[in-house]
Amino acid sequence: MAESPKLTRNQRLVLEKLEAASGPLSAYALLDELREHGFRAPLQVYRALRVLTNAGKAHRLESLNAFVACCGSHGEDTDMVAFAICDDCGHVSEFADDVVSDRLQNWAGSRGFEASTTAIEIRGKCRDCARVVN
Amino acid sequence: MAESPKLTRNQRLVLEKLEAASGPLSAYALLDELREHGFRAPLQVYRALRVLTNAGKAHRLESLNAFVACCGSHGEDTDMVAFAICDDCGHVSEFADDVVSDRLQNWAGSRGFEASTTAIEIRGKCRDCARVVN
DNA sequence: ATTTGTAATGTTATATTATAACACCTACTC
DNA sequence: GAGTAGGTGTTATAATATAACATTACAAAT
Repeated sequence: MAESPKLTRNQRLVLEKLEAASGPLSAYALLDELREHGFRAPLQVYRALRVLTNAGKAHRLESLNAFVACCGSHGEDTDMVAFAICDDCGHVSEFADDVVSDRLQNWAGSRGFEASTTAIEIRGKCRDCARVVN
Repeated sequence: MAESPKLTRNQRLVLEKLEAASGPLSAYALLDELREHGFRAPLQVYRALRVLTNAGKAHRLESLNAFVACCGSHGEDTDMVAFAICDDCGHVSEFADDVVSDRLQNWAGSRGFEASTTAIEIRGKCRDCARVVN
């Protein structure tokens, strides 16, 4: 079990919004949602997000410039997580894969590269949206 | 051999700058470099970049909001490419790995997810920078 | 050779995402 | 209590990206 140094008010509010959301939220979308709780500036959101992402409680989707709560359905120590992002409906699936993880670690290691974080993001259409003709 | 429908002037200029660069360039850095060639607005760069990235001649680094020329040292048809990005010196290594690629395709396929593009970006320190004490 | 379709261009304006800098506060340690 | 490490609130600004519109270039088809 990892320590969970309790969150400050701002961090907790941001995390709650992310958890309640059905998809990724941008920092500014979060800001708008949190105005009623006294948030007034982007930095309040960005600072909370920095803490949350460092703690692994939230993830940043680099290709979207948006954030999601961690789904938690993978090992606690897994810190290489992949995402499948539907370009139509915005739905995001989070998953971890040791083979992929090992393979990338390996490639990096063999070159003396010290990895700190890794982003893996698959863009496309989820099953439901792929069915639709458009 | 894939067709290579020749590039327009703007596209060629942008690609040349990317190829000449020692590291990733932002769209605005490209714009500044290309002002002497008549570029005046961000869109001129972004449009050229869209064509180049779609053609696989350049890549967008999502976690950096920047662009690099394709190194070309992987198979022509490989469209799942990974990057190791040094946070200290900015150096970027590009590589392709079929195991990783297959594994991700597989995960997606098993869920009916139709992948269109995938970003894999490892952030950290390259061998040279990892040696330094700081 | 003209028509037609597709994509690229140039331009202005604006939207979106992210950080710098500073003053103050809070909680904890020594 | 002094020191310190991180969090907060605020204003201002930087950096990244796209919308909308009029025009132009070019290749394929007739």
